[in-house]
Amino acid sequence: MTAPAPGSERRIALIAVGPREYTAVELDGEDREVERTPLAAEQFAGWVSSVEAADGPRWIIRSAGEVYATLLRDGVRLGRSHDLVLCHAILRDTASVASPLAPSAAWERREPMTAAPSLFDVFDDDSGDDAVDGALEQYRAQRRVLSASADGRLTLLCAAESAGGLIAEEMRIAGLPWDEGVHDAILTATLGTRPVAGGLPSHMVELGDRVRALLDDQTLHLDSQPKLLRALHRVGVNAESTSRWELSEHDHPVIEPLLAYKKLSRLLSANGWTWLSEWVRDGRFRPVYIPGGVVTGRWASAGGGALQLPRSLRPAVRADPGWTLVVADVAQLEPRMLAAMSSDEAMARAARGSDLYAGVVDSGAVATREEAKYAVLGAMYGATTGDSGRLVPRLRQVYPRAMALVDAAARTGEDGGIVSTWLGRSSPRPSAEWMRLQSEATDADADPAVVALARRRARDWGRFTRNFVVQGTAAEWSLIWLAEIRHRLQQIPEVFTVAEASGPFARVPHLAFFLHDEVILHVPQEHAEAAAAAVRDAAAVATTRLFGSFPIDVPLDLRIAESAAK
DNA sequence: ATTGTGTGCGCG
DNA sequence: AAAGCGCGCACACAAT
Repeated sequence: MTAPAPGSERRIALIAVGPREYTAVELDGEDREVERTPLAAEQFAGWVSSVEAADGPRWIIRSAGEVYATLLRDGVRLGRSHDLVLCHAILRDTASVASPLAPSAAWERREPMTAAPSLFDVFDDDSGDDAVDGALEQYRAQRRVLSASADGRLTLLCAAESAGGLIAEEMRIAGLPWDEGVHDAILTATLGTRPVAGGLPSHMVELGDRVRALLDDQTLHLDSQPKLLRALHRVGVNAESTSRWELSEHDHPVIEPLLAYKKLSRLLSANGWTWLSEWVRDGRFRPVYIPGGVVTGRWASAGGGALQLPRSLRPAVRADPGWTLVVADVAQLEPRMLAAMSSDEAMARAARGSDLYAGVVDSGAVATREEAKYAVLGAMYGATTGDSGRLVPRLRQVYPRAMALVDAAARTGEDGGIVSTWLGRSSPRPSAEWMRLQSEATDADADPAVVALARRRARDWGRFTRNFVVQGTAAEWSLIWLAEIRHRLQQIPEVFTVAEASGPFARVPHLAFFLHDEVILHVPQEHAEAAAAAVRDAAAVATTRLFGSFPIDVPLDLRIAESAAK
């Protein structure tokens, strides 16, 4: 990000050619090879570090997971990169340019490594000069696609995505500061006394006994959905499922303790003591982030359920002594993106200030904030029935441009077409199965059931493409926000207090957590205000990068606190 | 014994 | 049992 003018920045490919053995290739302005430097394991980190300090080049890498984790363990941080795997995923088959990148299996993302890599896992295809030549060839192909797209949006997207690749590795190394004592106290207060060997915590035992007594079955296994359902039917609760939503509709004394039991059961199995011992080490939760892991460009995660941490555990996120957290999130990011993408000035006016839903009420479209929320979500998700679906047409009156954008995206999807985000990430093609069903349904003598099914599937896909453009653009805003935060944090000097942690982030403010539209920074107390300013400035820059001078507010809810609890 | 599928629920 | 998008994970149970 904040790249020098194209051509003026130094670019060096850093390619693995063996176990911890690399080749660096310097390129000139026309992507021609200038110099090839073999780097053995013992000189690798030192060489990269000195070049980084001297020039801050853009490092062309296969993927951050491949080279950056190693460097970080040696204390070396990179400024800028071009991540070939992440950019390949964006540029292959993209509908945003006339001649997209040819897909290549060699540049697909590899499964996240769950076990330690063996020699053969990492270097199974190419090694030595073949690997280097292959990488250079892929890079040049990607550059050709980028230079053919005149407006620079894809270039911005690739730069941001690559920065995301670096950030994901950094956050994993740094970790989220996690107070095991606080977590344990929450578990004990909620679930009851921790069982000594096997068994359930005390509150769950009590609730379970109550439920079994009320269902008149002392041996009922509450975790078995079919058995529980049969037991409920026996006492006259004729539910079709055991979901919370449906159970709460029924009136029976068993419902209250059963729902309470389910709530506790969820906490125990998802984030109980087992999770704590498995995922928190030395006061840090270290999830595996997968940038671009969702089709829309959102990040995914693997292991630890990083993106599903229950709000109730947020008090366990606590800064080290002498440090603090900067916690920031955006309210209603997606509808704000929609207003800007569609240049809908009426919707942008409603988005002025911190509560877009209040603005929608003020516009007269709906009567209450609750209705505004359902209407806006329904518009972006494609609701057609229920409270939400009923309210959507009112938005169409007040915000015709915004609605036209999502409606068009839905229509394109229903027709089997491809839609793109603001910066040009394309939606996937519908499956061959989907296409076959659609063409089958157009036959003159098509079975009415097939026609109905095809219609339903078409609408399903239309809702996906409708949401894709908005969710994907929101992901782009967040990615630029992240990259700009990181860039600004790098300007803040390190501290020389004794740190709790070790590693490359022990003395510097750093990103510690990211969740779609929310960040948590872990910073030395003396730099809290500077870090908060970095977060705010970065948000403003992200908005301008995407939408220029179009007047759209993207306000942050930001606080500096010892704990991430609300 | 492992692998796949359905259910339910946490997050945005 | 959600209506209305995108995920990951645990558990039970069926299939292999």
